[in-house]
Amino acid sequence: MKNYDPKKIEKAWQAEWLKKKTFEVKNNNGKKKLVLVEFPFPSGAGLHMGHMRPFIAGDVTTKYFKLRGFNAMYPIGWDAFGLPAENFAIKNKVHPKVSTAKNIANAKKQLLSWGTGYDWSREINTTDPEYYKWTQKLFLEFYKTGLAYEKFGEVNWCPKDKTGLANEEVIDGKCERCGTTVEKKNLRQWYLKITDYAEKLLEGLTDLPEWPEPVKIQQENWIGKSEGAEIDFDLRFIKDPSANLNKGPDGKGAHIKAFTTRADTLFGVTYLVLAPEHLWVTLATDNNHDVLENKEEVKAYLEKVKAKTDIERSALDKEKTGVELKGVKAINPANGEEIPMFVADYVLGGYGTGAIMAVPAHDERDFEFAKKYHLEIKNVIAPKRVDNGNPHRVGKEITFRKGVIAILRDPKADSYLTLKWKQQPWTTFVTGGIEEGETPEEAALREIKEETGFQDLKFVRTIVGPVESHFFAAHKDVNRVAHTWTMLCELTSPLQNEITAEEEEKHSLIWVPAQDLKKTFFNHAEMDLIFERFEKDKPITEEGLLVNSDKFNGLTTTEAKNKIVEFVNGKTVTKYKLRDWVFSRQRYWGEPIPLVHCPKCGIVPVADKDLPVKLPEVKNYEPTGTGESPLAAIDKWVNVKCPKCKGKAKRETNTMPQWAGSSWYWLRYMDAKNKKEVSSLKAQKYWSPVDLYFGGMEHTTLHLLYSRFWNLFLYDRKLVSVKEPYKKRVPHGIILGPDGEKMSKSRGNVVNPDDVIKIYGADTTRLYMMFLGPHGAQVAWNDKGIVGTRRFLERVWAMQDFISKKENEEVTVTLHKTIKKVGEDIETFSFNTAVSTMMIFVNTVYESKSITKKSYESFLVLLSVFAPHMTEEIWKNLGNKQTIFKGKWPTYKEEYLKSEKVTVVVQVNGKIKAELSIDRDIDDEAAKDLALENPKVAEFVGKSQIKRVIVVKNRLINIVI
RNA sequence: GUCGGGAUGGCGGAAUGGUAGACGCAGUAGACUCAAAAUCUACCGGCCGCAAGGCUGUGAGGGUUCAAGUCCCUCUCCCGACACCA
Repeated sequence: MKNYDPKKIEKAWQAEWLKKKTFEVKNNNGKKKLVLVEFPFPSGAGLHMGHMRPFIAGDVTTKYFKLRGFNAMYPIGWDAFGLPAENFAIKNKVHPKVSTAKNIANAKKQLLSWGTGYDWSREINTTDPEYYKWTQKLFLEFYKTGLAYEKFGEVNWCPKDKTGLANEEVIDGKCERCGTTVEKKNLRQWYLKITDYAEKLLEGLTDLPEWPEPVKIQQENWIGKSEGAEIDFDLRFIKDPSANLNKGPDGKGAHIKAFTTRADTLFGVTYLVLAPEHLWVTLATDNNHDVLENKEEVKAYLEKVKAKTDIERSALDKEKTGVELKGVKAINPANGEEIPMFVADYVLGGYGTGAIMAVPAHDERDFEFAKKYHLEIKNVIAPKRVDNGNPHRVGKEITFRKGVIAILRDPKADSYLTLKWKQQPWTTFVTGGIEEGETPEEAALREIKEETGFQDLKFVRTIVGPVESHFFAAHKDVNRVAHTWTMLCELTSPLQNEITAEEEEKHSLIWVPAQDLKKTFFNHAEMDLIFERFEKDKPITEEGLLVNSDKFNGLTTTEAKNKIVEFVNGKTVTKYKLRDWVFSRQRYWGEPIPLVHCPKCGIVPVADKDLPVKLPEVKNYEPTGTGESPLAAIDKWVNVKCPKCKGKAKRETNTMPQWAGSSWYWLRYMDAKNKKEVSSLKAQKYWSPVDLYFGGMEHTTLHLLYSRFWNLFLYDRKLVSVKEPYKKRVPHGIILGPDGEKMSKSRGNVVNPDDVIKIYGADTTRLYMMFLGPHGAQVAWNDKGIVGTRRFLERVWAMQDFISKKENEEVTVTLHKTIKKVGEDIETFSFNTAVSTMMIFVNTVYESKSITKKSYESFLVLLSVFAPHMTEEIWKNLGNKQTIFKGKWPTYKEEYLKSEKVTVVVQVNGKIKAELSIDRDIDDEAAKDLALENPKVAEFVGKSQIKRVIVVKNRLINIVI
C-alpha cells in the first residue's frame, strides 16, 4: 500500500466532484434540507480561519444529511458590495469591479481547496446586475408600500468612509467598518421603516424554538420594547404671562408631553427635563419667542452640546450637565405643584417624547442630576421588606406605625453604636416610633438621647426611608407594618447622661468598629438597603408601595401605574429602542437606488422593465465627503427622462448599504436562474425555511435582524412563503490567533488556512478545525495539536492493511457505538466529540489489528463528512465505483450497544471502594447482595449498621452506613 | 451599570445529579534501529507510599442530596452584546 499523501489525492478529488457535479441538487427531489452559511465578503486578503469554521461545519452537516438520504443543498455566493471592496479598490488603484472579480476567483479557489461540497450551479454575486436587479426590485416594493422614505435629518456619519451609517453600524460610537469615531451630520437620507415591524420582529422570535436563547435575547434587547405612558405637563409662563393665554388647536395651553415607565412615581416628580433637540427648546430659543429669562445661557448650552460627539455625550463617567429654563414652570398634573424645567443632554431627543418627568428619589440619573443642582428629592415609593425570621402570624392584629432606625456614629473611632439585646438573640441600632408632628430626623435624635443617654449629637443624613417592613412584634403580640426611616447621626462629644434602669435592663450598648458592621447580626428587615446606601447614597429604583401620593398611598407599583395614568388623563404607550434603518450610502460601490427625482412628478420609481439601474462605468469613484454620492458628478448617468411625464429629471444618486444584497439572498439560491421573479413561490415552498443557518454572533443585530425584517415584509407582500426565514440558527465562537487574541493584521497573529493546508492537507485541517473545541465557544487556533489529527488519518489509511474476514467483537460493538454517537453529535453540532469518538474506534481496531471490509466501509462513511478526500480514495481502493457520497450513512443495531456484563461501582458513603462486573439489568436486590458480598466492601462496612443502599441500575451502588 | 456566556491537569478540551480529567497535544519509559526520525506499547492531576493503598482535587465561600464540575445562594475574575432608552 502507498503512503498517505494528501497532496496527490486532494486536488484530484476536488476536480472530480466538480466535473461530476457531485454536490449539485435539483428542486423538488425528495425530502429536503437547506443548510446556509453566511456568504463571504471576498476581500483582498482572501478567506481566513474565521471563515473556515462555519464553512466546514456547514459542509460536514450537509454531507451528513446527503448520506442520510436528504436532498441537501449547500449553496454559496459573494456578498461583494460595500465599503471594504471600494476602499481596497481606491487604495490599490483598481476598479472595484476588477478587484472584486479577482477576489472572488481567489476565494472560490480557496473554498474548493478545502474540499467543500457547495452547489456551484446556484452561485450568486450581489454585484452582478442580474442579481442586484432583484435587490432594486425589492427596494421598490418597500418604496411603493411607503416603507422606504426620504428624510433630511441628523445621521451618523463616518468621516473616514465619508458616508452615513445605520444605527446598527455604530459600535461604541465608532464606525463598524473602520473604527473611526462617528460624527453627526445633517443629510438627506433614505430610510427603511423597520420600526413598523418592531412588534412583528419581536413576536417572530417566539416562533423560533430552535434558535439559541442568547441570539433571541440580544435581538429582543436591541428592539427594546417598553410599556409606559405619556403624561402632559402644563406650562406656566412667568416672564411672559401673556403666553399663558395661547391655546393650541385642541384648546389646550402650552404643555410638555413626557414619556415614563414609572407613572406610579408621578407624585415624586420634582422637575421636568427636555432634551436639547426638543422642539419646545428650539422654539423657546429662537428669535420669535421671548419666554426665557436666561435665553442666552440656554443657547450657549445648546451650542456646547452640539459640539460633543456621541461618545462624549454618553461617556459613563461624565457628569450630567444642564441648564434651568428660567421664566417658565411646569405643573405636576397629579398635585398641581409648580416644578422647574431644565434642558439637559442626559435626555435623548430621539427616544420617547424627548422629555422626561424627573423623579430623583427613584431614578439614578435624575438622582445624580438633582444632587448636583440641589433639587428636591421626594420619596414616593416604599420598598417592601419582610422579616423572614419573624414574619406576620396568622390571626394576630395588624398595627401600623412610623418609626426610625437611628444609627449613631462615633467619628473619632469610626465605630457605630449598637444595642445588644438581653432577652433576644440579636443586635439592633437604636429604634423607636415617630411621634405626631415629629420629623424622622427629630425622632432619631430624641430616641438616641432617651435610649443611650448621649447628648451631643448631630444629624448627618437619611440613609433610606421610608421602607415598609412587615414583622411580628413579640413584646406587643401584634403583627406590625412599619414605615421606617434609617437616619445617620454623629456624636459630637462623648457626654453621656445616665439612662433609666428600664433601658439598662433591655440591652447593653456596644460600639462596633466600621469594618465589623457587616459581621454583626442585625434583625432589621431592611439591612440590605441600609448597607447598600451606607457606602453610596443612591435612590430606590425597585418597585414598592406608594407613599406621599395622596389617595394612591398603599397601592403597589403595578396597581398604581394604570390608576395614576387615568387620573391625569395620560395615555398608555409602547416605545421601542429600534430606530429606522438608514438605507442610503454616499458611496459608489453599492446598488443604485432605482428612483428618479422629477421636478414635476416628485419621486418616481424606475419601471420594472428598466431594471437593473446599472452602476455607471467610471474612472473616478472616490467618495466626495460632501454628503453627495460620487454618482452625483456623472451627468450622463444622472440626467434621465422622468418615467412618468418623460420630462427632464435626475436619478437618485445614493446607493444601498452593505446589507441590502444579503437581506434576501437565501431566496435566490432556491431559484437562482429565475429570469422573471426574485424567487418563485414554488421553489420557495420546496426549500423554505432554511433548515440551518451557520453564522457569527456579530451579525445578530445586523444582517440577521435586517433579513428577518425583509422576510417579514415580503411575507406580508406575499412574495415569500414563510414568516421566519431561518428555522435554526447555529452561531460559532470566533477563532483567535495562537496568542489567544483576536486575529488581526496589526497584531501579526493571522493564520492563513491555505498555509496550514499546504503542510497538513485539507482533510487534516478540516478535522482539526472541528476537533479544536465546541462549535459555539471561541478557541485559539494553535497548530500544536494538529499532528494528532494527521496521525489519526494516517492510522485510518493504514487500516487498509488490517482488512480481514473476521474482526473482534469489541470492534463490532465499538463501531455501532461510534455510528450512534457520531450521528447524534453532528446533529447537535458537537463536532469535537464526534471526532474523538472516531479516534476511539480506530484505537480499538489497532488493539486487534483486524477489521472486516464492511465495518471499515461503514466507518469510512462516518469519516467522509469530515475528511472527504481521503475517504473517497480508500473507498475507491476498496473497489467501489461510485462516490462515497452516493453511499448510505450506516445504521447501528441496539443489540450491539448492550454488552452482557456491565461494570458497576460500589461506594460506601459516597466514596468509591470497589468495582463489580455484573450481569446487565439484574434486579436491584441482587445487585445489592453482590455488592455487600464483595470482600473489599465488606471490609469497609464492617459491623456498621447499613442505613440505606442506593442502586443506580448498571452504574453504581452506594451503601450508606 | 444591565443582559448573555464562561472558569475543569503543563495545554486544547470530555463528562443524562452517579467511576472527574474521555479524545488529542506535550511529557516519561520501553520495543524497533548502528543511531535518529517515524511507528508501535505502556505510564501520565496533586500530595504521601517500594507497593498495595490512602488523602486531596473542577475560580472562592456557603447550602441541598445517599451522591455535586453538574442544582440553589453569595462573591471574584475572563469573554461578548448593549449602554443616560426615562
